[in-house]
Amino acid sequence: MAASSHRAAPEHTHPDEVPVPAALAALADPVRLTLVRELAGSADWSRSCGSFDVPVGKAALSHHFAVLRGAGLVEQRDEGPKRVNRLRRAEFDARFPGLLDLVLRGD
Amino acid sequence: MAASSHRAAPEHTHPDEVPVPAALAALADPVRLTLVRELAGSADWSRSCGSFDVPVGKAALSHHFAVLRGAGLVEQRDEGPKRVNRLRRAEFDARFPGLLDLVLRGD
DNA sequence: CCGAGTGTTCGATGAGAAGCATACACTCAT
DNA sequence: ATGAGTGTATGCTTCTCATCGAACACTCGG
Repeated sequence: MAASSHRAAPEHTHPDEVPVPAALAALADPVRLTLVRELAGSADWSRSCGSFDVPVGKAALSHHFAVLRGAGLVEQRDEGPKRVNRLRRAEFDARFPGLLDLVLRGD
Repeated sequence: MAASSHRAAPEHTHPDEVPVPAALAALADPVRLTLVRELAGSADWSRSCGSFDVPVGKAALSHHFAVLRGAGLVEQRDEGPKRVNRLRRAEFDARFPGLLDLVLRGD
């Protein structure tokens, strides 16, 4: 059998459908900014949601990932009991050229 | 005499001192986005604060300009009874390369 | 000196976002 | 089957931010 998950697949939004203010708002939060940066420094699908060092409870963390998905920044896939992540670098870059580079280059 | 204004000069923040989240947050608001875009299409110092077509009262408008100043996006100067504006294109671009182009290119 | 025009400040209001704690759902190893 | 690990959903509190109305300050032309 193919790997069967009875869990609801997370809803994803393609960067092309993301309005400018939504993308900016998603990246304007310090916690989400940390997530994106940490994700950029890791291999695709190598990080589960709980593996990030951010000072919020897991409920808030789950919410932040939902926002990142909605902004077309992150793709998620269920892998066993964990939900692993990937930064949608190329796609997001095509829609918002330079934006990701800018926030990753940091301060 | 040199033009003397007894009015308090507006406080400006140079783009270099603006943190990434602040810049993004400033541009994430639709009203401010309109202001910046409209300002980009006008000559420097040609637009007074009240000359923008945004659906908010003047109190809110004044607040938005304060935010834009604080984000290093806009420079203001008093000219008679009016306060005229300039988009700090070059300076902001040096600090956040591509960001202004991105929000101006629109959707 | 007065009044029109322009912009800021203050106080209050309402909406939205972020946070937590709890309860729930799913997967996997034992 | 049971329990540990992981993430989501719900309900609630709190805080921030955008907005408005009204009052105030300044400039300039009559």
